[in-house]
Amino acid sequence: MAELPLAAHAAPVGGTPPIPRVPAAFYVRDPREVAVDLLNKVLVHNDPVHGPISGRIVEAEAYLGVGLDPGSHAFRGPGKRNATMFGPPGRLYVYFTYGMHWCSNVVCNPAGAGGAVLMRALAPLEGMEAMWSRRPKARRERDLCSGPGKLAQALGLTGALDGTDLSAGPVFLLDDGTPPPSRPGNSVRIGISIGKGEESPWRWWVPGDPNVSGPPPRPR
DNA sequence: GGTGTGATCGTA
DNA sequence: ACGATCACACCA
Repeated sequence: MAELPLAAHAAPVGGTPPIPRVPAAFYVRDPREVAVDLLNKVLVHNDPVHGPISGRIVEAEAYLGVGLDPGSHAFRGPGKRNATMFGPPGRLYVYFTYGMHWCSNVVCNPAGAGGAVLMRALAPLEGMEAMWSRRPKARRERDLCSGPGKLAQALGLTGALDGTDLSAGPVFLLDDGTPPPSRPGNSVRIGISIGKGEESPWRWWVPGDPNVSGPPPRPR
């Protein structure tokens, strides 16, 4: 797929209206609403070395606030790793897992509640060369961003960016006018074990997009 | 296409 | 001990 011309810097180009960032109020809602509305928004990392790297969000999962959702990092309240979840909404929560992967979330709810949306897959748009170089094991385009660890690696999102304000930082979200699907795919979340909210159907995706990791997982 | 398993380490 | 995972081996 050819790269689309995308005003990732939000710098007005002559004759072309800038693509607006998602407004701050967008995030001050239940993560389940935010997750659906994040579908088809564009995640951008204005990388200091590679320049803009971006993709359209095609899969997301909601994780609720403190005490509500045993599958959520916020369930037991703030700690060292998840402190960002309890700060202001509209920030990037990046955590390290399985001893080797980074995963990226958007903080939701009013400050202090906890709760976030995990971005699970992107359709690559911009900076594909940087994505390929950061993910040398990828064979096909859909190997670049088809999972939370993969998209974080492709975009260069690490713990150094945890807490980034999406309305000001080098990582942000754009609304280019593409609405969420009227009928998004929906299933239980991936990787949640039995007794930790595995029955909660809080995963959503853009139907038919090749970057989405397969249909509903079996509980484990 | 599918399933099963090892890697690797911060947090609890 | 256990992960909000990935890659690779192997079978079909």
